[in-house]
Amino acid sequence: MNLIEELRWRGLVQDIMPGTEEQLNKEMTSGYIGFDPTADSLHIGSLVPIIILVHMQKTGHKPLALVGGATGMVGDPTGKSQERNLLSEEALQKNQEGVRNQLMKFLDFDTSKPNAAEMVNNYDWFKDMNFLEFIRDVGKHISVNYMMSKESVRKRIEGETGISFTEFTYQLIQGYDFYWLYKNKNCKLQMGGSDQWGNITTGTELIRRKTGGEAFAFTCPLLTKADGGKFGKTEQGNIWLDPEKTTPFQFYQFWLNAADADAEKWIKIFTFLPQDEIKSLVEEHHKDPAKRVLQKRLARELTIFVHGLEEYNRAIETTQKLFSQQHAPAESLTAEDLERMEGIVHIDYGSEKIQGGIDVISFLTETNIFPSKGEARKMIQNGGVSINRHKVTDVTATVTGKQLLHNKYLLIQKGKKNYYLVKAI
RNA sequence: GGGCAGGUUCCAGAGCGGCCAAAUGGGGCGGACUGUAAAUCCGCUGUCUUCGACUUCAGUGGUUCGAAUCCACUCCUGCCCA
Repeated sequence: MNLIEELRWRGLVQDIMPGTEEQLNKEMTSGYIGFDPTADSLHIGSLVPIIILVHMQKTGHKPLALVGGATGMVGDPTGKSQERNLLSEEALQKNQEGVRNQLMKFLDFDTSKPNAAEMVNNYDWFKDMNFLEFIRDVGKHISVNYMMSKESVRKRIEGETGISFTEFTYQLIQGYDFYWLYKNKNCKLQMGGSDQWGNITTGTELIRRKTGGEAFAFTCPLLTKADGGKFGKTEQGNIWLDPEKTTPFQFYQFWLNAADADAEKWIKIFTFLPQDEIKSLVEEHHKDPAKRVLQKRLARELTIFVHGLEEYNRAIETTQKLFSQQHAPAESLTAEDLERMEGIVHIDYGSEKIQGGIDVISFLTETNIFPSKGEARKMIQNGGVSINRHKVTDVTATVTGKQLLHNKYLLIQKGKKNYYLVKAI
């Protein structure tokens, strides 16, 4: 199967420029996707572009991952109703490093291969460009009329907030990236989310006008969730690829909690499983959705892809302890179990206070499990707090040393899924 | 520079000078039901020592017994004109 067929089947192609497929069939083609250094880690939203690059490489093409050091300084107006705050240079620097290191993990950079992946940073070719040079060499080729007709710009002009010149210029910067890569890396293809279509076509347009050459592009659909929520966001915020920010357990849980309708789509998008295997998994899932065959497999593939087998196994282990044996008494967990479980927030707390007895409300706020006493109180009244798997029913209850598991721990639950391990020290 | 419209609690968006911690919707959180789902239903959503008290409605002053609501100035945003 060629790249486009493969991606089409997986639901990863939204718009495609005519001739793209022919180009890919004709020869080994270099293609790039840009990653914004808006944070020091990528989150699962970036997983789709990463996966597309991996597919590219698998089908014999050469993937380029572009870190947007320069574009990050400007801010893409696409999909933003408000002007963005500019990041400081130090923050950007740090973010670029973080993003770069993560991307390194997913692609094969072995230079002995003809289609070795490459990492580029547009800051490299923008840092020495001066303003006059830019408006003469780039700005001259693109009319303001053209730029204003882009959806991202038009919306802002028609909207309430307006758009700064800086963000207005964004598409030229991104367009120039494509041109630069076309010239210097023989890169003829740009990919991205469908919201990037406007920025991408500015690039192909620039290439056509400046060189007369032809460049190609396709985009993938933006992910949505069946319930209309934003993809990749949960109660805890973004799901990051950095295990420091989102533990492998939480990462695993995110996929495991996918809605049925989503799981079916996502298993195609996010895994590299072959077509027939996915088909049979889907069938199996339909027979007994409660088993969550798809979710489990999806979570498995991705946790391994991002964090490795070992972390996956630990996530599974914790999942079982926490959920499958939901009703097993907390006392049945060994000290080692408690210490090692990944998804739990660990908190140290003064042992004397517990030994002496402390009221639950103070205890819950002092350990920062709740931000305020009012909230802790309300949550208890709503039946949302458990200690050692026993629901706390009395707001005036006292926490004492007797409750300590193994003389040392308290397992606190906030809601169903948030666990905290308080360690008496 | 001139004219106009605005700045309200996470967001959107109501708010007669007292009954405003502030309508409503969204989001979020919790509970019930479940499959650690979806849908649905219920509760919570400024802080506290929760009877009640305290700090909020861009900022600073002022009017008033009393101000998110009135006045003055300042800052910020959008629109129109130059």
